[in-house]
Amino acid sequence: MGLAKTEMFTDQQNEIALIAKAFGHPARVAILQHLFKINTCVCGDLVNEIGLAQPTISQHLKELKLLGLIKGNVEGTSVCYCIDTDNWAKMKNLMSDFLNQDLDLKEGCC
Amino acid sequence: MGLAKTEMFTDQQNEIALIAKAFGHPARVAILQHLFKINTCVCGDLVNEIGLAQPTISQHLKELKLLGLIKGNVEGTSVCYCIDTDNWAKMKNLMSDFLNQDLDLKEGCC
DNA sequence: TTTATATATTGCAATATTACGATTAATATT
DNA sequence: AATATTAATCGTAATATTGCAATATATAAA
Repeated sequence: MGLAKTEMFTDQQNEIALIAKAFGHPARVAILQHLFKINTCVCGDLVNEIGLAQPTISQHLKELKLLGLIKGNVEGTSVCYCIDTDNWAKMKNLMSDFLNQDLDLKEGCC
Repeated sequence: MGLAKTEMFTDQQNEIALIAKAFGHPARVAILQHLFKINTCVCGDLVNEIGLAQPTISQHLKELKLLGLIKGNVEGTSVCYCIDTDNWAKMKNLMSDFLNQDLDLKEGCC
């Protein structure tokens, strides 16, 4: 049915899945990497930087913004985007707990 | 069109997206957490543990196996799954590089 | 006020994902 | 061999995602 049965999972599991889904498209990975790389607000270049149409980029930005991973400041006719470092740090805690589960494993079995 | 234009992104970006997509569903998050928790091979319980039908779990397991995150050993009529710790560690390196980009940031701008 | 520029929204087509019933395959048990 | 058990596969319906053309919105500049 294409619909995740979120009610049968914990909040933590659903939240991890939501974040991961945001990272689940190379365009959004590329957008985030570019925002980190230039280390200042990006006003506009993203459409040139990534090779997708303007509405497509706008949609990806919207998703990332909705999750709180990026911020957008209106600056004249353009909008300047940058990483929301506070929320990024919080997100990292959540993901790190999940990714570092292997550290608790004493012995493998197979 | 529902199709990611992978050719316009780097291998690294595409690989991060692929892994993230695997974590982008709470059932797969739950499956992995369970495998870590019990710390041995799971033979069968997964369908009872998670509340989804057997073919659905089987499909999720297939995806995780395809990515190399889990291994499955045939054991009689049942199949025993566990985390592939080597590949998990490799995957963590990839994801850590991505997640820890904020450590390189000197100053925020907004 | 008109025009230019930049971004967001809408609508839609193509493709992907999720879920599960029905079935199949493979091995164990009797 | 016949039957039971377990997991994989197939087929299909429902929903989600991706991408973009067309359009709308909002501000700046002339």
